[in-house]
Amino acid sequence: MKVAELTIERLVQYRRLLETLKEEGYRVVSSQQIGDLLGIKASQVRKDLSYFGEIGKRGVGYHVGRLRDHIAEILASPKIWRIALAGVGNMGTALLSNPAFHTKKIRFEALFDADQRKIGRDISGIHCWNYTDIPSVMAYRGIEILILAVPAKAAQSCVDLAISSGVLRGVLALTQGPLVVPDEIFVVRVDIMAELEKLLFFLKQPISTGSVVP
Amino acid sequence: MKVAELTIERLVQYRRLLETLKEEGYRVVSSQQIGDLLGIKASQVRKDLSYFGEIGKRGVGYHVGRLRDHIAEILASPKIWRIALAGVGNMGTALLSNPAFHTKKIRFEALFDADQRKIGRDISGIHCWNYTDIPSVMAYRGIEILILAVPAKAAQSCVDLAISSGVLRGVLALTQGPLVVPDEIFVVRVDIMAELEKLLFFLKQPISTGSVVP
DNA sequence: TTTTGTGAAGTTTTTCACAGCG
DNA sequence: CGCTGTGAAAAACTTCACAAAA
Repeated sequence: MKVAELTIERLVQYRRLLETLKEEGYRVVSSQQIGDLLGIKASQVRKDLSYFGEIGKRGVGYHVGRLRDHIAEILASPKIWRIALAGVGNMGTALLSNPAFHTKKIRFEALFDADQRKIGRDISGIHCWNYTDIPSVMAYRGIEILILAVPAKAAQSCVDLAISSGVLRGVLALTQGPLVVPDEIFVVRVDIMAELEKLLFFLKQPISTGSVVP
Repeated sequence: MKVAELTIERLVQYRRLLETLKEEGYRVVSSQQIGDLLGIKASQVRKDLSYFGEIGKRGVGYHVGRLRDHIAEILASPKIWRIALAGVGNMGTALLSNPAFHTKKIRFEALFDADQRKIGRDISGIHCWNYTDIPSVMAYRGIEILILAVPAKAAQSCVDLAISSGVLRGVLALTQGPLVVPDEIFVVRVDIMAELEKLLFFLKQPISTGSVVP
């Protein structure tokens, strides 16, 4: 079975929404309600959920707790992923201090920075290394995932160092600019400035298409 | 002519790449080279660019400076957009201090926070107000765009306040969770945790599809 | 009756493949 | 010849519409 990236992104949203609904005491929810709350068509919600088996009750809807658990299982990790964060500036710190990142699926194993005042210290309980130590530390600790929150100019050299560790499998890049990596490394880019530019572009259009909550 | 959101996002990437190439002294570049550097097919690059007229030279490629200017014009703003930032935590500060946000297209007009230590002070040269002042400050200054970098629980009430100002047109939401807004408000969401979950999902798949640089 | 699950239809986006032009 | 621009084909994704189940 083949699952689209967009479906997975929506699945993450569904799960969070269901957690909220659960806290608020809802027991049952329909695809229509989920769709309205997330700005998605009900048929899209049902299609997404149907890829993973029948979980709703016809004429009733979905049981909030059960659906949440079902989605959690789809998204479940086979292990605790070891993660490194390169760049402990404001962006890096924002991630470290974001409660959503304190999940059992991942563990921050190392921080990397070029700032002498940070190197050698523990930040949020995680040791910060010089970025030149990326290959050895990642290899030694078996860190498969790198989050890149460094200045644009440093991004490529950081990934190159991480690739040379031989254990890197995925990158979450919060940096701007191109990033050249071998095909077997999975890269997900998050480019906030590009999203803002997109917003500006569509706002200047005479006929605003309206809300787009992907 | 109708332009897709994804095309605009790529256009932003092309422009940045061209700026880099220009600095490095390149005069001409082919769609193949652009594609290789950004992880995009050459045909996709040509298709994107063709929506806005013929700009390349057959048999030669694209003139770096000319193409950069051409794309800059497509993305150009009709005015300087007035922007407010709600949430001056690590994430908000990361944006404020990111050089990419110091563009002539936008001007930060106001900051909003709930922290008494920040309210009434200037941060990075911009005045920080209590978030309860969102409607009046936004209306008075004609702020059409709101960047949301507040904790998930505060997001909806911040947008509601911004909507009540009557001048809000677009939102860049860096917050998790659903956001209900009228159809005429354009919302762009950036959900870093969802992107990380997506990365984990695809890494656990037996057959990794490889690099995905959208 | 209500709401799911889903094949089929529709739409959008990407890729192909080649004519056309420097 | 090489590389763009672009219709046509293919692929991906979304929406429709309805049978089936509670």
